[in-house]
Amino acid sequence: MIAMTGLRQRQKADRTSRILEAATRLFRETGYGAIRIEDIAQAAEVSVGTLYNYFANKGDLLLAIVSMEVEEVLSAGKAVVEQPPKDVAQAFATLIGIYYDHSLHYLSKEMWRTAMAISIEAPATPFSTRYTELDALLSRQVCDLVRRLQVLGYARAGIDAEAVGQLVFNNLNQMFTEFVKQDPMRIEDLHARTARQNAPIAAYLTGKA
Amino acid sequence: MIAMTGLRQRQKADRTSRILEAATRLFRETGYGAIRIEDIAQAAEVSVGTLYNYFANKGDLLLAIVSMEVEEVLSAGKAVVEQPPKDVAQAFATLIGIYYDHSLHYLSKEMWRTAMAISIEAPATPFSTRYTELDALLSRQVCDLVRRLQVLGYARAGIDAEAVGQLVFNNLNQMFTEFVKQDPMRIEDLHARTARQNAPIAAYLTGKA
DNA sequence: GAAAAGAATTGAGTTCGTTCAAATTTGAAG
DNA sequence: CTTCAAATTTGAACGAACTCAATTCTTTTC
Repeated sequence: MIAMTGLRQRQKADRTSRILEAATRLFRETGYGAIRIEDIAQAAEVSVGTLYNYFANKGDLLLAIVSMEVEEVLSAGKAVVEQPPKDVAQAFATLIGIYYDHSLHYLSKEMWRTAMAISIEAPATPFSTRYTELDALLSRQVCDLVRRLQVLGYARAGIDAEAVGQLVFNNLNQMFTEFVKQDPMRIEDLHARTARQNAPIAAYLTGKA
Repeated sequence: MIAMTGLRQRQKADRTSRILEAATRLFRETGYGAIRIEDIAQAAEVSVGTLYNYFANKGDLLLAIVSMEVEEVLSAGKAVVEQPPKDVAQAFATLIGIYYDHSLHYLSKEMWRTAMAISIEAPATPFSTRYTELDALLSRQVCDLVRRLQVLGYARAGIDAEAVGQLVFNNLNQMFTEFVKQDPMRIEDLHARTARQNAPIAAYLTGKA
Protein backbone atom coordinates (compact mmCIF):
# COMPACT_ATOMS: atom_id res chain seq x y z
CA MET A 1 0.00 0.00 0.00
CA ILE A 2 3.05 2.21 -0.43
CA ALA A 3 3.73 2.74 -4.10
CA MET A 4 2.09 0.30 -6.46
CA THR A 5 -1.61 0.50 -6.42
CA GLY A 6 -1.96 -3.16 -5.60
CA LEU A 7 -1.77 -5.89 -8.18
CA ARG A 8 -5.44 -6.66 -7.91
CA GLN A 9 -6.48 -3.09 -8.55
CA ARG A 10 -4.21 -2.80 -11.55
CA GLN A 11 -5.47 -6.03 -13.04
CA LYS A 12 -9.00 -4.85 -12.53
CA ALA A 13 -8.41 -1.60 -14.38
CA ASP A 14 -6.60 -3.49 -17.11
CA ARG A 15 -9.44 -5.90 -17.61
CA THR A 16 -12.04 -3.15 -17.59
CA SER A 17 -10.29 -1.27 -20.35
CA ARG A 18 -9.57 -4.42 -22.34
CA ILE A 19 -13.25 -5.32 -22.23
CA LEU A 20 -14.37 -1.81 -23.15
CA GLU A 21 -11.93 -1.55 -26.02
CA ALA A 22 -12.80 -4.95 -27.40
CA ALA A 23 -16.52 -4.29 -27.13
CA THR A 24 -16.29 -0.84 -28.74
CA ARG A 25 -14.31 -2.18 -31.67
CA LEU A 26 -16.47 -5.25 -32.20
CA PHE A 27 -19.78 -3.42 -31.82
CA ARG A 28 -18.66 -0.84 -34.34
CA GLU A 29 -17.14 -3.28 -36.81
CA THR A 30 -19.69 -6.05 -36.75
CA GLY A 31 -22.72 -4.65 -34.94
CA TYR A 32 -24.10 -4.97 -31.45
CA GLY A 33 -26.58 -7.69 -32.35
CA ALA A 34 -24.12 -9.81 -34.28
CA ILE A 35 -21.47 -9.89 -31.57
CA ARG A 36 -21.75 -12.50 -28.85
CA ILE A 37 -20.57 -12.02 -25.30
CA GLU A 38 -18.18 -14.88 -25.90
CA ASP A 39 -16.60 -12.96 -28.78
CA ILE A 40 -15.95 -9.96 -26.57
CA ALA A 41 -14.63 -12.10 -23.74
CA GLN A 42 -12.26 -13.83 -26.12
CA ALA A 43 -11.02 -10.55 -27.63
CA ALA A 44 -10.50 -9.10 -24.15
CA GLU A 45 -8.77 -12.29 -22.95
CA VAL A 46 -11.14 -12.94 -20.08
CA SER A 47 -13.76 -15.56 -19.50
CA VAL A 48 -17.46 -14.99 -19.95
CA GLY A 49 -18.00 -15.13 -16.21
CA THR A 50 -15.42 -12.42 -15.63
CA LEU A 51 -17.04 -10.12 -18.15
CA TYR A 52 -20.23 -10.44 -16.16
CA ASN A 53 -18.29 -9.51 -13.04
CA TYR A 54 -17.50 -6.16 -14.64
CA PHE A 55 -20.76 -5.39 -16.41
CA ALA A 56 -24.26 -6.37 -15.41
CA ASN A 57 -25.17 -7.59 -18.89
CA LYS A 58 -24.56 -7.05 -22.57
CA GLY A 59 -26.69 -3.91 -22.63
CA ASP A 60 -24.96 -2.38 -19.66
CA LEU A 61 -21.66 -2.82 -21.43
CA LEU A 62 -23.03 -0.92 -24.40
CA LEU A 63 -24.39 1.82 -22.17
CA ALA A 64 -21.00 2.20 -20.53
CA ILE A 65 -19.55 2.95 -23.95
CA VAL A 66 -22.35 5.27 -24.98
CA SER A 67 -22.21 7.14 -21.68
CA MET A 68 -18.58 8.06 -22.25
CA GLU A 69 -19.61 9.58 -25.55
CA VAL A 70 -22.46 11.56 -23.99
CA GLU A 71 -20.09 12.88 -21.35
CA GLU A 72 -17.87 14.30 -24.08
CA VAL A 73 -20.83 15.89 -25.80
CA LEU A 74 -21.97 17.43 -22.57
CA SER A 75 -18.60 18.95 -21.87
CA ALA A 76 -18.29 20.23 -25.45
CA GLY A 77 -21.65 21.93 -25.02
CA LYS A 78 -20.43 23.97 -22.06
CA ALA A 79 -18.43 26.30 -24.27
CA VAL A 80 -21.48 27.18 -26.34
CA VAL A 81 -23.57 27.93 -23.29
CA GLU A 82 -20.89 30.25 -21.97
CA GLN A 83 -20.44 32.18 -25.20
CA PRO A 84 -23.51 31.65 -27.34
CA PRO A 85 -24.07 33.33 -30.72
CA LYS A 86 -26.19 36.47 -30.49
CA ASP A 87 -28.89 35.11 -32.78
CA VAL A 88 -31.21 32.81 -30.82
CA ALA A 89 -31.87 30.39 -33.69
CA GLN A 90 -28.15 30.27 -34.35
CA ALA A 91 -27.45 29.58 -30.69
CA PHE A 92 -29.79 26.60 -30.72
CA ALA A 93 -28.35 25.35 -33.99
CA THR A 94 -24.81 25.60 -32.64
CA LEU A 95 -25.47 23.66 -29.44
CA ILE A 96 -27.57 21.07 -31.18
CA GLY A 97 -24.95 20.81 -33.89
CA ILE A 98 -22.42 19.78 -31.28
CA TYR A 99 -24.80 17.16 -29.92
CA TYR A 100 -25.61 15.71 -33.30
CA ASP A 101 -22.19 15.85 -34.90
CA HIS A 102 -20.29 14.28 -32.05
CA SER A 103 -22.79 11.51 -31.75
CA LEU A 104 -21.92 9.46 -34.76
CA HIS A 105 -18.19 9.98 -34.57
CA TYR A 106 -17.51 6.85 -32.56
CA LEU A 107 -20.83 5.08 -32.41
CA SER A 108 -22.95 3.52 -35.14
CA LYS A 109 -26.63 4.17 -35.55
CA GLU A 110 -27.31 0.63 -34.42
CA MET A 111 -25.40 1.23 -31.20
CA TRP A 112 -27.49 4.33 -30.51
CA ARG A 113 -30.72 2.56 -31.30
CA THR A 114 -29.89 -0.24 -28.95
CA ALA A 115 -28.70 2.10 -26.23
CA MET A 116 -31.87 4.16 -26.39
CA ALA A 117 -34.03 1.07 -26.42
CA ILE A 118 -32.31 -0.28 -23.35
CA SER A 119 -32.50 2.99 -21.48
CA ILE A 120 -36.25 3.15 -22.09
CA GLU A 121 -36.70 -0.29 -20.64
CA ALA A 122 -35.16 1.32 -17.57
CA PRO A 123 -33.31 -1.58 -16.04
CA ALA A 124 -31.66 -0.68 -12.74
CA THR A 125 -28.15 -1.42 -13.98
CA PRO A 126 -25.32 1.00 -13.19
CA PHE A 127 -24.79 2.37 -16.66
CA SER A 128 -28.43 2.53 -17.57
CA THR A 129 -28.88 4.76 -14.53
CA ARG A 130 -25.88 6.79 -15.61
CA TYR A 131 -27.19 7.21 -19.12
CA THR A 132 -30.52 8.47 -17.82
CA GLU A 133 -28.71 10.97 -15.61
CA LEU A 134 -26.71 12.23 -18.57
CA ASP A 135 -29.88 12.74 -20.54
CA ALA A 136 -31.20 14.90 -17.72
CA LEU A 137 -27.95 16.87 -17.71
CA LEU A 138 -28.23 17.53 -21.43
CA SER A 139 -31.75 18.79 -20.92
CA ARG A 140 -30.53 21.07 -18.18
CA GLN A 141 -27.78 22.34 -20.45
CA VAL A 142 -30.33 23.48 -23.01
CA CYS A 143 -32.23 25.26 -20.23
CA ASP A 144 -28.98 26.89 -19.20
CA LEU A 145 -28.52 28.12 -22.74
CA VAL A 146 -31.97 29.72 -22.78
CA ARG A 147 -31.34 31.42 -19.44
CA ARG A 148 -27.96 32.62 -20.65
CA LEU A 149 -29.48 34.10 -23.80
CA GLN A 150 -31.90 35.97 -21.58
CA VAL A 151 -29.16 37.20 -19.26
CA LEU A 152 -27.10 38.41 -22.19
CA GLY A 153 -30.12 40.23 -23.55
CA TYR A 154 -30.27 38.15 -26.74
CA ALA A 155 -33.65 36.73 -25.73
CA ARG A 156 -36.61 38.35 -24.03
CA ALA A 157 -36.73 37.98 -20.27
CA GLY A 158 -39.93 36.88 -18.56
CA ILE A 159 -40.28 33.69 -20.58
CA ASP A 160 -40.19 30.37 -18.71
CA ALA A 161 -36.66 29.26 -19.61
CA GLU A 162 -37.06 25.82 -18.12
CA ALA A 163 -40.19 25.10 -20.13
CA VAL A 164 -38.57 26.30 -23.33
CA GLY A 165 -35.33 24.44 -22.64
CA GLN A 166 -37.11 21.17 -21.98
CA LEU A 167 -39.27 21.62 -25.04
CA VAL A 168 -36.27 22.18 -27.26
CA PHE A 169 -34.36 19.30 -25.71
CA ASN A 170 -37.24 16.85 -25.92
CA ASN A 171 -37.68 17.78 -29.54
CA LEU A 172 -34.03 17.40 -30.49
CA ASN A 173 -33.87 14.13 -28.62
CA GLN A 174 -36.91 12.75 -30.37
CA MET A 175 -35.55 13.89 -33.72
CA PHE A 176 -32.26 12.18 -33.03
CA THR A 177 -34.19 9.02 -32.20
CA GLU A 178 -35.95 9.20 -35.55
CA PHE A 179 -32.62 9.83 -37.21
CA VAL A 180 -31.01 6.67 -35.83
CA LYS A 181 -34.16 4.68 -36.56
CA GLN A 182 -33.96 5.44 -40.26
CA ASP A 183 -30.74 4.23 -41.76
CA PRO A 184 -30.95 6.30 -44.95
CA MET A 185 -31.56 9.63 -43.16
CA ARG A 186 -28.58 11.98 -43.47
CA ILE A 187 -27.37 14.20 -40.66
CA GLU A 188 -27.98 17.30 -42.79
CA ASP A 189 -31.67 16.44 -42.95
CA LEU A 190 -31.69 16.06 -39.20
CA HIS A 191 -30.19 19.52 -38.78
CA ALA A 192 -32.59 21.10 -41.22
CA ARG A 193 -35.71 19.54 -39.75
CA THR A 194 -34.76 20.40 -36.18
CA ALA A 195 -33.92 23.97 -37.14
CA ARG A 196 -37.33 24.38 -38.74
CA GLN A 197 -39.04 23.12 -35.61
CA ASN A 198 -37.01 25.43 -33.43
CA ALA A 199 -37.72 28.47 -35.57
CA PRO A 200 -41.06 29.35 -33.92
CA ILE A 201 -39.47 29.06 -30.49
CA ALA A 202 -36.61 31.27 -31.56
CA ALA A 203 -39.04 33.81 -32.97
CA TYR A 204 -40.98 33.84 -29.72
CA LEU A 205 -37.83 34.30 -27.66
CA THR A 206 -36.65 37.07 -29.93
CA GLY A 207 -40.01 38.80 -29.67
CA LYS A 208 -40.30 39.67 -33.33
CA ALA A 209 -43.91 38.65 -33.76
CA MET B 1 -67.46 -21.03 -50.71
CA ILE B 2 -71.20 -20.44 -50.50
CA ALA B 3 -71.99 -19.46 -46.94
CA MET B 4 -69.31 -20.35 -44.42
CA THR B 5 -66.16 -18.40 -44.91
CA GLY B 6 -64.09 -21.56 -45.21
CA LEU B 7 -63.02 -23.60 -42.25
CA ARG B 8 -59.42 -22.62 -42.67
CA GLN B 9 -60.14 -18.91 -42.60
CA ARG B 10 -62.34 -19.23 -39.54
CA GLN B 11 -59.79 -21.26 -37.66
CA LYS B 12 -57.17 -18.69 -38.53
CA ALA B 13 -59.24 -15.82 -37.17
CA ASP B 14 -60.04 -17.88 -34.08
CA ARG B 15 -56.42 -18.63 -33.38
CA THR B 16 -55.36 -15.04 -33.95
CA SER B 17 -57.84 -13.74 -31.42
CA ARG B 18 -57.08 -16.52 -28.93
CA ILE B 19 -53.40 -15.65 -29.11
CA LEU B 20 -54.02 -11.91 -28.80
CA GLU B 21 -56.38 -12.34 -25.87
CA ALA B 22 -54.10 -14.71 -24.03
CA ALA B 23 -51.08 -12.47 -24.59
CA THR B 24 -52.88 -9.30 -23.53
CA ARG B 25 -54.10 -10.90 -20.33
CA LEU B 26 -50.81 -12.54 -19.44
CA PHE B 27 -48.67 -9.50 -20.27
CA ARG B 28 -50.90 -7.33 -18.13
CA GLU B 29 -51.20 -9.76 -15.23
CA THR B 30 -47.68 -11.06 -15.00
CA GLY B 31 -45.58 -8.75 -17.13
CA TYR B 32 -44.12 -8.95 -20.61
CA GLY B 33 -40.71 -10.08 -19.42
CA ALA B 34 -41.99 -12.74 -17.08
CA ILE B 35 -44.23 -14.44 -19.61
CA ARG B 36 -42.72 -17.02 -21.90
CA ILE B 37 -43.89 -17.71 -25.44
CA GLU B 38 -44.75 -21.22 -24.30
CA ASP B 39 -47.12 -19.79 -21.65
CA ILE B 40 -48.99 -17.81 -24.27
CA ALA B 41 -49.12 -20.74 -26.68
CA GLN B 42 -50.51 -22.95 -23.93
CA ALA B 43 -53.14 -20.41 -22.88
CA ALA B 44 -54.19 -19.93 -26.49
CA GLU B 45 -54.24 -23.69 -27.11
CA VAL B 46 -51.79 -23.65 -29.97
CA SER B 47 -48.24 -24.86 -30.28
CA VAL B 48 -45.21 -22.61 -30.10
CA GLY B 49 -44.58 -23.06 -33.80
CA THR B 50 -48.08 -21.95 -34.65
CA LEU B 51 -47.75 -18.80 -32.63
CA TYR B 52 -44.72 -17.94 -34.71
CA ASN B 53 -46.83 -18.49 -37.78
CA TYR B 54 -49.08 -15.68 -36.69
CA PHE B 55 -46.56 -13.23 -35.21
CA ALA B 56 -42.97 -12.68 -36.24
CA ASN B 57 -41.69 -12.80 -32.65
CA LYS B 58 -42.55 -11.98 -29.07
CA GLY B 59 -42.08 -8.27 -29.59
CA ASP B 60 -44.23 -8.18 -32.68
CA LEU B 61 -47.03 -9.79 -30.71
CA LEU B 62 -46.76 -7.01 -28.14
CA LEU B 63 -46.73 -4.35 -30.82
CA ALA B 64 -49.88 -5.81 -32.35
CA ILE B 65 -51.60 -5.27 -29.00
CA VAL B 66 -50.19 -1.80 -28.50
CA SER B 67 -51.05 -0.73 -32.04
CA MET B 68 -54.72 -1.49 -31.45
CA GLU B 69 -54.57 0.85 -28.48
CA VAL B 70 -52.91 3.63 -30.48
CA GLU B 71 -55.53 3.28 -33.19
CA GLU B 72 -58.23 3.96 -30.62
CA VAL B 73 -56.38 6.98 -29.32
CA LEU B 74 -55.96 8.33 -32.82
CA SER B 75 -59.63 8.02 -33.60
CA ALA B 76 -60.62 9.58 -30.27
CA GLY B 77 -58.36 12.52 -31.10
CA LYS B 78 -60.27 13.28 -34.31
CA ALA B 79 -63.19 14.79 -32.42
CA VAL B 80 -60.94 17.28 -30.65
CA VAL B 81 -59.31 18.39 -33.88
CA GLU B 82 -62.70 18.99 -35.43
CA GLN B 83 -64.11 21.01 -32.55
CA PRO B 84 -61.20 22.28 -30.47
CA PRO B 85 -61.58 24.54 -27.44
CA LYS B 86 -61.10 28.22 -28.27
CA ASP B 87 -58.17 28.63 -25.91
CA VAL B 88 -54.99 27.34 -27.56
CA ALA B 89 -53.43 25.99 -24.38
CA GLN B 90 -56.72 24.32 -23.54
CA ALA B 91 -56.88 22.80 -27.00
CA PHE B 92 -53.45 21.24 -26.60
CA ALA B 93 -54.29 20.03 -23.12
CA THR B 94 -57.50 18.41 -24.35
CA LEU B 95 -55.94 16.50 -27.21
CA ILE B 96 -52.93 15.46 -25.16
CA GLY B 97 -55.26 14.50 -22.33
CA ILE B 98 -56.94 12.01 -24.64
CA TYR B 99 -53.60 10.57 -25.65
CA TYR B 100 -52.33 10.23 -22.11
CA ASP B 101 -55.51 9.04 -20.41
CA HIS B 102 -56.35 6.31 -22.88
CA SER B 103 -52.84 4.98 -22.82
CA LEU B 104 -52.81 3.24 -19.50
CA HIS B 105 -56.35 1.94 -19.64
CA TYR B 106 -55.45 -1.43 -21.09
CA LEU B 107 -51.67 -1.46 -21.09
CA SER B 108 -49.19 -1.44 -18.25
CA LYS B 109 -46.20 0.88 -18.10
CA GLU B 110 -43.95 -2.10 -18.70
CA MET B 111 -45.81 -2.95 -21.89
CA TRP B 112 -45.36 0.61 -23.14
CA ARG B 113 -41.69 0.65 -22.22
CA THR B 114 -41.09 -2.57 -24.07
CA ALA B 115 -43.14 -1.49 -27.07
CA MET B 116 -41.24 1.78 -27.37
CA ALA B 117 -37.92 0.05 -26.95
CA ILE B 118 -38.75 -2.41 -29.70
CA SER B 119 -39.98 0.27 -32.06
CA ILE B 120 -36.73 2.18 -31.64
CA GLU B 121 -34.71 -0.84 -32.56
CA ALA B 122 -36.72 -0.64 -35.78
CA PRO B 123 -37.01 -4.26 -36.73
CA ALA B 124 -38.82 -4.74 -40.04
CA THR B 125 -41.65 -6.79 -38.55
CA PRO B 126 -45.25 -6.08 -39.60
CA PHE B 127 -46.44 -4.56 -36.36
CA SER B 128 -43.29 -2.61 -35.65
CA THR B 129 -43.80 -0.95 -39.00
CA ARG B 130 -47.44 -0.35 -38.15
CA TYR B 131 -46.56 1.18 -34.79
CA THR B 132 -44.13 3.59 -36.43
CA GLU B 133 -46.80 4.59 -38.93
CA LEU B 134 -49.24 5.25 -36.12
CA ASP B 135 -46.72 7.49 -34.41
CA ALA B 136 -46.43 9.51 -37.58
CA LEU B 137 -50.22 9.76 -37.77
CA LEU B 138 -50.37 11.07 -34.23
CA SER B 139 -47.79 13.70 -35.07
CA ARG B 140 -49.82 14.69 -38.10
CA GLN B 141 -52.93 14.93 -35.94
CA VAL B 142 -51.27 17.49 -33.71
CA CYS B 143 -50.26 19.46 -36.80
CA ASP B 144 -53.87 19.27 -37.96
CA LEU B 145 -54.97 20.72 -34.66
CA VAL B 146 -52.63 23.68 -35.01
CA ARG B 147 -53.81 24.34 -38.55
CA ARG B 148 -57.44 24.06 -37.42
CA LEU B 149 -56.86 26.56 -34.63
CA GLN B 150 -55.47 28.93 -37.21
CA VAL B 151 -58.37 28.40 -39.60
CA LEU B 152 -60.86 29.01 -36.81
CA GLY B 153 -59.04 32.18 -35.89
CA TYR B 154 -58.09 30.94 -32.42
CA ALA B 155 -54.41 31.07 -33.32
CA ARG B 156 -52.44 33.54 -35.38
CA ALA B 157 -52.02 32.68 -39.04
CA GLY B 158 -48.60 32.91 -40.65
CA ILE B 159 -46.92 30.57 -38.20
CA ASP B 160 -45.44 27.31 -39.48
CA ALA B 161 -48.12 24.88 -38.27
CA GLU B 162 -46.15 21.80 -39.19
CA ALA B 163 -43.11 22.93 -37.23
CA VAL B 164 -45.22 23.77 -34.19
CA GLY B 165 -47.23 20.55 -34.44
CA GLN B 166 -44.14 18.38 -34.63
CA LEU B 167 -42.53 20.26 -31.78
CA VAL B 168 -45.55 19.74 -29.56
CA PHE B 169 -45.87 16.10 -30.55
CA ASN B 170 -42.21 15.30 -30.06
CA ASN B 171 -42.39 16.90 -26.66
CA LEU B 172 -45.49 15.06 -25.51
CA ASN B 173 -44.09 11.82 -26.83
CA GLN B 174 -40.82 12.27 -24.99
CA MET B 175 -42.68 13.19 -21.83
CA PHE B 176 -44.79 10.07 -22.10
CA THR B 177 -41.61 8.06 -22.49
CA GLU B 178 -40.25 9.55 -19.29
CA PHE B 179 -43.56 8.84 -17.61
CA VAL B 180 -43.51 5.13 -18.41
CA LYS B 181 -39.84 4.93 -17.49
CA GLN B 182 -40.50 6.09 -13.96
CA ASP B 183 -42.87 3.79 -12.15
CA PRO B 184 -43.74 6.24 -9.34
CA MET B 185 -44.64 9.13 -11.65
CA ARG B 186 -48.39 9.90 -11.63
CA ILE B 187 -50.35 10.86 -14.70
CA GLU B 188 -51.30 14.20 -13.13
CA ASP B 189 -47.62 15.14 -12.97
CA LEU B 190 -47.30 14.22 -16.61
CA HIS B 191 -50.18 16.50 -17.52
CA ALA B 192 -48.84 19.37 -15.46
CA ARG B 193 -45.32 19.17 -16.80
CA THR B 194 -46.41 18.93 -20.41
CA ALA B 195 -48.83 21.83 -20.01
CA ARG B 196 -46.04 24.00 -18.64
CA GLN B 197 -43.82 23.15 -21.59
CA ASN B 198 -46.58 23.92 -24.04
CA ALA B 199 -47.43 27.26 -22.44
CA PRO B 200 -44.78 29.28 -24.34
CA ILE B 201 -45.92 27.74 -27.62
CA ALA B 202 -49.52 28.56 -26.82
CA ALA B 203 -48.56 32.13 -25.93
CA TYR B 204 -46.72 32.49 -29.22
CA LEU B 205 -49.65 31.14 -31.21
CA THR B 206 -52.02 33.42 -29.36
CA GLY B 207 -49.80 36.37 -30.04
CA LYS B 208 -50.06 37.91 -26.61
CA ALA B 209 -46.42 38.84 -26.16
C1' DG C 1 7.86 -17.66 4.71
C1' DA C 2 3.73 -20.66 5.44
C1' DA C 3 -1.00 -20.78 5.94
C1' DA C 4 -5.55 -19.08 6.26
C1' DA C 5 -8.99 -15.76 4.51
C1' DG C 6 -10.93 -13.38 1.03
C1' DA C 7 -11.56 -11.90 -3.73
C1' DA C 8 -11.87 -12.84 -8.41
C1' DT C 9 -11.98 -16.08 -12.34
C1' DT C 10 -13.77 -19.88 -14.80
C1' DG C 11 -16.71 -22.59 -18.06
C1' DA C 12 -20.16 -26.01 -18.02
C1' DG C 13 -25.07 -25.75 -17.30
C1' DT C 14 -29.74 -23.45 -17.47
C1' DT C 15 -33.26 -20.80 -19.67
C1' DC C 16 -35.93 -18.94 -23.19
C1' DG C 17 -36.70 -17.13 -27.85
C1' DT C 18 -36.63 -18.89 -32.26
C1' DT C 19 -36.36 -22.32 -36.30
C1' DC C 20 -37.50 -26.10 -39.40
C1' DA C 21 -38.25 -30.81 -41.14
C1' DA C 22 -41.75 -34.05 -40.46
C1' DA C 23 -46.62 -34.86 -39.70
C1' DT C 24 -51.31 -33.43 -40.03
C1' DT C 25 -55.29 -31.08 -41.78
C1' DT C 26 -57.96 -28.81 -45.29
C1' DG C 27 -59.72 -27.98 -49.94
C1' DA C 28 -59.94 -29.35 -54.82
C1' DA C 29 -60.05 -32.58 -58.64
C1' DG C 30 -61.31 -36.81 -60.78
C1' DC D 1 -65.31 -41.58 -52.07
C1' DT D 2 -60.37 -41.48 -53.09
C1' DT D 3 -56.38 -39.09 -54.18
C1' DC D 4 -53.36 -35.43 -54.38
C1' DA D 5 -51.39 -30.83 -53.45
C1' DA D 6 -51.07 -27.10 -50.69
C1' DA D 7 -51.43 -24.95 -46.39
C1' DT D 8 -50.85 -25.28 -41.56
C1' DT D 9 -49.39 -27.24 -37.25
C1' DT D 10 -46.09 -29.33 -34.30
C1' DG D 11 -42.36 -29.96 -30.87
C1' DA D 12 -37.66 -31.29 -30.68
C1' DA D 13 -33.34 -29.03 -31.54
C1' DC D 14 -30.40 -24.84 -31.69
C1' DG D 15 -28.11 -20.53 -30.24
C1' DA D 16 -26.94 -17.03 -27.18
C1' DA D 17 -27.36 -14.51 -22.76
C1' DC D 18 -26.68 -15.28 -18.28
C1' DT D 19 -25.63 -18.03 -13.60
C1' DC D 20 -23.07 -20.33 -10.00
C1' DA D 21 -20.32 -23.96 -7.63
C1' DA D 22 -15.73 -25.15 -7.88
C1' DT D 23 -11.15 -23.44 -8.53
C1' DT D 24 -7.31 -20.23 -8.68
C1' DC D 25 -5.03 -16.14 -7.47
C1' DT D 26 -3.95 -12.05 -3.93
C1' DT D 27 -3.54 -10.31 0.27
C1' DT D 28 -3.14 -10.56 5.09
C1' DT D 29 -1.77 -12.68 9.39
C1' DC D 30 1.28 -14.84 12.60
